[in-house]
Amino acid sequence: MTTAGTAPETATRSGSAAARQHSLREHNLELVARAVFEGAEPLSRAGVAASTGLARATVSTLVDQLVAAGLVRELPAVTGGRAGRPAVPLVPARRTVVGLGLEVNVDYLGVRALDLTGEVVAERVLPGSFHDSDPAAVLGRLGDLAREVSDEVTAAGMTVAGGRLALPGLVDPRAGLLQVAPNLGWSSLEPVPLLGLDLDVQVANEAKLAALAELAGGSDVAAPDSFVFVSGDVGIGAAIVVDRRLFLGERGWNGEIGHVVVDPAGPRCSCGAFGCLEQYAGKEAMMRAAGLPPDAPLADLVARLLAAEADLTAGRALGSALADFVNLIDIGTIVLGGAYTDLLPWLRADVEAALGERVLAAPFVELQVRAAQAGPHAALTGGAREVLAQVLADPSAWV
Amino acid sequence: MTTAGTAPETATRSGSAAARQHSLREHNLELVARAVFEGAEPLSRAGVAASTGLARATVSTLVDQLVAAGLVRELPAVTGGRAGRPAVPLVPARRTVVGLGLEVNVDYLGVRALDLTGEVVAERVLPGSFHDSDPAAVLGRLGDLAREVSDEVTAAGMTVAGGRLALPGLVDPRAGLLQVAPNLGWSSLEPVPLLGLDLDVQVANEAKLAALAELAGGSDVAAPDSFVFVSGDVGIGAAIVVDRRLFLGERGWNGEIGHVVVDPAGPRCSCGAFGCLEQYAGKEAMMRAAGLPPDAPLADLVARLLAAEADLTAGRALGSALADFVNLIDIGTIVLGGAYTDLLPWLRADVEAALGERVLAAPFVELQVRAAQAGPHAALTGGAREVLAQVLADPSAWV
DNA sequence: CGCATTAGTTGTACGACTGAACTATTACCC
DNA sequence: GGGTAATAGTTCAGTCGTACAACTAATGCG
Repeated sequence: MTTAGTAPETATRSGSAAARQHSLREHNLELVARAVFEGAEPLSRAGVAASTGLARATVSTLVDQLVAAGLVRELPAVTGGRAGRPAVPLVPARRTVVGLGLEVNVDYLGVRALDLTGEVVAERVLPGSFHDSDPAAVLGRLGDLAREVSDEVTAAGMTVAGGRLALPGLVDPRAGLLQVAPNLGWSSLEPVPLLGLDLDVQVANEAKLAALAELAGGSDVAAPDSFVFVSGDVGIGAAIVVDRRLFLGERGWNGEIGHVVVDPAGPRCSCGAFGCLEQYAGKEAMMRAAGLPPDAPLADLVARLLAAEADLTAGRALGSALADFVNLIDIGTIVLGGAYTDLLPWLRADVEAALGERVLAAPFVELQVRAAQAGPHAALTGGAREVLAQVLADPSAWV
Repeated sequence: MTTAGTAPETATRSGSAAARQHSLREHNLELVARAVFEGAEPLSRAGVAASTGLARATVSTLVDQLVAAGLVRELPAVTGGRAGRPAVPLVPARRTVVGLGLEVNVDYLGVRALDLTGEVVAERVLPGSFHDSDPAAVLGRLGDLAREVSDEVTAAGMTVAGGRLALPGLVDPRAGLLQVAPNLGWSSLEPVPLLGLDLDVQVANEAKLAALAELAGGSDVAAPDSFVFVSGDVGIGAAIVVDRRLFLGERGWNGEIGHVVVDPAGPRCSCGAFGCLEQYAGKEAMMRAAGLPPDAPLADLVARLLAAEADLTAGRALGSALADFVNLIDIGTIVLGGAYTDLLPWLRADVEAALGERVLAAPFVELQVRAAQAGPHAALTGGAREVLAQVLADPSAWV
């Protein structure tokens, strides 16, 4: 899922490749790039040297390369209150390189282009209903949208570094294969060629990319470095982020929390098993429990809850499944996305109670449950960010 | 837990430290060491060069350093059927450097010394009953055992690289702290100073180290690179190994599968929650279900099962919990250790059935359930191996 | 206006890997 | 038995990237 686990890593980091002088340069180039991109305040060359531990002379050479490649921009020297030569602040370059996030989901198609500053440079979102749709037609339409976006940014002088296609299903990114996407009714196909794009596009799972979007953080709250992201919709998917990187398991098919046992005596699930979380905390189950049609819009449920015309009991089941999750992987921060973001006020108490009761390490750890910050169509942002992260991880390719 | 996640890594691998020429050397030294240690057949210098991608000249310098440091030994040149100068096979040095595994468990204390070939060089195991014991007294005794072992190997000319202390509980290896070990009745203490050893010893969780012992593989079956190791005893612990490395979560407190929900309407667990796996597949629960006293030896249960005087129903619960595990983390191989190793014949059918029914990716993946291979007191072996792995990861410290 | 201070650049030194040439040792074939 | 091809290992000059120190640039302060 996504290439975080499969991308060709810098030789110095892979642990299994010969390191030559060149790898050194690549490694340090990435180091400098990260310092510039991830620092809270713009750093000067001297600041980068101090924060990375590299010599000032080395940093200068590296920064010059990044500037020449158009990845980093120099701001006017700032003559702060201090004595000494004014520092030249370094910031991510605006509108030079963009990453493309693409997504097919049940109710919309979308393409989003982000530049290195994280700004949305161009976007197309096309609402629709793609339940049991024709892959070739839908992906063709998405390809058209992507071409529009790509042309637009190219015309403005930017370079498209690549794309990520987010899909709601089991995806094998290495082979570029979609195994199955139940809610689209798609299975066993290679989606990328159907886009008809002349661009490096990789497939990935939607929840995983949405989780990556969270790493940007909200306006008020900083993003945690490690968290479990749970995206509740018709299905319930999750992603595990540890130290700002996706943990994907063997194939990237982890986080299937929707099919964790809540009660073996519970109702039968579409997967064939009994008492899966999805039957308690999936969107359709929540709608039915509130006396609404299963495909009613989320706003209707929120309205009924606000008016106290319905109760949300899904929190207990969700809390139980999340407690299992925390017991099994030991990640203390849980970010609720998808429909859960808006429903959090009615879920929080039950979820936190279940976590407190069932998580063995609860007495020693502060468990946090928070709402997703990334906004609508998070997978688009996450996909674009992942492309850009790859640019950052190997700036030498752009130098 | 253990230092796999916390040890100071080579600068070239940490991803966040400046890489200098020296880091290059360290990285390649490790690369060469791994090639020698992990290769199926002894490699020559030229073979190492081919398998690592380094130049022959470079490999020669590096191998010479490893030989000088006593980590690698040259076998007599072998004049195989081929033309050309005969190759000098390189193998791990015997009896030069050892790692120490230490363990306190409910029913024994132990110390084991392994050399780089994986051979047990010295060992002391002291059966006993350490339920609700005095930490200072027990750890003092263990320290005495360790000193005996250490003196023995030192007298034979070997160097002790360090030790790992395995404990059955929540451990914070960074702080060297044991939070709580329910079955020992210990909590909130620093175990290492109580050993009274003049040696670098780090604490770790018992199940995690036992999992590492599996990496050595059995005589017949090769060890998988990624697996979930489940150790069933009074408590049930698990460890996650991905690409031959432990995945520890945020604090190393993952794998608490014993407290995953099997049935919310089930019996109350010692942890306070209801229907935890431990109440179905913990040793005491299995004994009771077979009409035996909860502290009866495992052999009694096996005898009754062999005689068909009892049924083992724990497999269904275990399978349900394991299905959750696989759905959440996507690791396809499950290794059953502890009491489960001997009980596997009576567990397998139920476990596999549950996995097949409940794991969403089951149609696309071959899920494997196998018995642990590491033999008794696996955590001792795993601890010693981890110390040696650290030697391997940074041979420059020994050069 | 000069000094202290900080940022950034230049140049030399050093360490590590590479590639090619060289030596060492064997098998094979005539 | 000797020549040739083949393979292993070593030597040495070349290249590249970083460090360190000295230098220049630009500012604040007294």
